[in-house]
Amino acid sequence: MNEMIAPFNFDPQHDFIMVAGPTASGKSALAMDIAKAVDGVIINGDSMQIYRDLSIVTACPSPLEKMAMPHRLYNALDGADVCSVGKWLGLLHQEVAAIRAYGKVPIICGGTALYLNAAQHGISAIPDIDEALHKAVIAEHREKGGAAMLEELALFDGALAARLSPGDSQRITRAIEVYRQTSRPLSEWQRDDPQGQLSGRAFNFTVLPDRDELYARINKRFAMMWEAGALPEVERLLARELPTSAPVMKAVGVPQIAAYLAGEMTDEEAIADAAMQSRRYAKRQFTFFRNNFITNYEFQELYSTRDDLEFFSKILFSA
RNA sequence: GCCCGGGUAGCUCAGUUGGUAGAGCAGCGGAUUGAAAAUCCGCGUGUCGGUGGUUCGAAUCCGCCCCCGGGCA
Repeated sequence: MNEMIAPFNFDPQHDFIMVAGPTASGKSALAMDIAKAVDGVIINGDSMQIYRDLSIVTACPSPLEKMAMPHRLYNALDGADVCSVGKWLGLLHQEVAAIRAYGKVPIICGGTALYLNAAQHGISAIPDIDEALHKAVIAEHREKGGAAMLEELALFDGALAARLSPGDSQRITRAIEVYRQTSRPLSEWQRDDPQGQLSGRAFNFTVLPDRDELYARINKRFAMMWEAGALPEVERLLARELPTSAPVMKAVGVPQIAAYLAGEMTDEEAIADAAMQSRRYAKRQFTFFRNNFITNYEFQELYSTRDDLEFFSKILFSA
């Protein structure tokens, strides 16, 4: 039961396609099929697949797939880097410009809803926060605690403070550092018109399969990753001794394999825990894509490759 | 066949002297504006194995039956 939301007349010169869905739903295969059908180039819209250090654990497209079809922004940043929506959006614009210059269609594929929504709707034009300030605020939070920091936030941004919980360390520190650097409350910044959205219209595919089937696939997948060399991959990453604050260190599978290597978990426990974290991640993705993402065409089952170029033309050029 | 032990939430288990049940894990719902695979907020989801009885009232006491362990034959 796939639903078509509204007729659309896709303009390959100006519009773009996004493919969204929870981890393991088959969206990479879907993106490849679409790319074939519309002469597209796939761009990564996933906050973890962007790092060079991980491919197996993050389920990046295989070298073979990359060879068959152009893929951009996969394994593009060093693990020591801290990606962010803003940074990704900047990279995205470069890629899209290049792809369009070649007369091809950009297809953004990923599970990071925040990124995809920024591509479509833009984001507040807040200046980059100074690294030292950022670290100082985090240290301050650690020392004073969430409740005290939230009280401080309330002094200059009551609207935002009212919405946040004392436990929400990330949003509280973000709000405080933005105010300290710009002298303007974050909630005010967020009331500005968002900037940086891609030009043209987005046609969004989502893959939201049956939960049990998705979970079954997730449960199998990490064991397969283990077989495929997840262990040495993560070992190499750990050997770099990056700060624990590096986002890449939080990819599902990294903490589990680290615990296994440290002798704190058996391989079975590590695999089970990684699968569980993946399921929880998938659940959050369901919530996001269901409630806060515009969908033009939804697949309600695990996607598997279909050899039918016509199919996508019908969907994209239905008007 | 007999003797023990056990059947309570998806799983592991609590449950006082009878007052229709609660923890952990799992799971579910939600939020999400630059770390988002992050960070939070909320929610017990139950024929207490079945049946008959005692009782104002049974997960709890009694009878019978069923199932799962273990032991004896």
